[in-house]
Amino acid sequence: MKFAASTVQTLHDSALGPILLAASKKQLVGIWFAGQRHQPDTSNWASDEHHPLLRRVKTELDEYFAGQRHSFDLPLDMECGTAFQQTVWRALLAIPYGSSTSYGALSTVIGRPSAVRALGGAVGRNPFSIVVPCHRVIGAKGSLTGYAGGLERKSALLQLEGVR
Amino acid sequence: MKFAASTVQTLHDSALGPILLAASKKQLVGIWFAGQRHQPDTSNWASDEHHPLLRRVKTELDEYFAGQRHSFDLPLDMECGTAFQQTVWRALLAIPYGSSTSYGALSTVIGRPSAVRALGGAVGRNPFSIVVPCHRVIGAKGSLTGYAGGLERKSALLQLEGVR
DNA sequence: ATGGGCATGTCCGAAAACGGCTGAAATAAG
DNA sequence: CTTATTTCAGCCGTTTTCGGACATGCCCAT
Repeated sequence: MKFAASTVQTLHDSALGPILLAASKKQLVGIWFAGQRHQPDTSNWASDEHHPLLRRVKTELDEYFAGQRHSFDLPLDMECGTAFQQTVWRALLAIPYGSSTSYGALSTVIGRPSAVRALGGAVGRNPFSIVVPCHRVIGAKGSLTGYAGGLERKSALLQLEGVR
Repeated sequence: MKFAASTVQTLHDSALGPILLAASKKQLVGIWFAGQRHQPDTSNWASDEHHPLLRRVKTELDEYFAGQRHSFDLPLDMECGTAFQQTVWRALLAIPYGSSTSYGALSTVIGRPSAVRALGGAVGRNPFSIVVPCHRVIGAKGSLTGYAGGLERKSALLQLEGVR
């Protein structure tokens, strides 16, 4: 997972712990829970808590956690992903707030019904936690299966959204 | 060999055939003979024959081929290379016009006498043909050994510079 | 003279391993 | 005889690993 050189970052305190936000000039580059899997290499990133876009993300996340926001409208830079991954991530954006779907169903949606497992991998590498709702994808039999940020957080997010 | 996204290119006709010139905002990114080995992936490069720096390079190359220029003073972006490669390329810049050296001698200069063969690989991947004079490196016994742009060109360049 | 062995960083292709899965089949309970 | 659990083989994009191949030159043994 490669990112452009000039990327700025900042930390945000959420109800589910610290969250790392990163952006380039005009686009959001990623949102990661502290300590989650598949973290980016931040060694060359400068910090900038005043970046307009990042401040906006903070606000929207706060609203989301307060249950007052059901959708985001942020410029997402998905360049770090492969073509397949981008297809998957975009498909995730279509899953409505408060609902859930399965890996199998999603793989059918993107027209690769047999690439279920590969899709699982792509979902797991979604760089935009919460905003690209990978937490709304669960196992065919209703199990949580997995979450890069930990199953507790996945469970909490679904509960926040009122998913049974 | 990776290059920044926003790179512009242009072609230049030289005495040894077409040459591809590429630059970013303020720095030269590379100079390659058409059809040489280790060519860059230009699929995402825009063409801009009016780029100030590229025009300057054209002029200096013409002067060089006319035998009227013995040194270049261009801003070179070597970021595409590894640390080792950059060390080698910088060492190449110290070889005077009209002279030659051997791979073994050069490897001693950079303090890695035993990495002769690795150095050969690095020399071969020099992205700045002519300007970074990799053509001045020949075998210990005087043989031409190799050149990404073809031995004819290497021979021609040395002859132009008056190397016996 | 000639030939073989070795040191060294990087790239490239091939092959294998690895998953945020599933559905069917084999067992285990009740 | 149902209804849970467990097991297992395929699924396939990505990542990791591994083996060669190189723009050489020195040292030794033939």
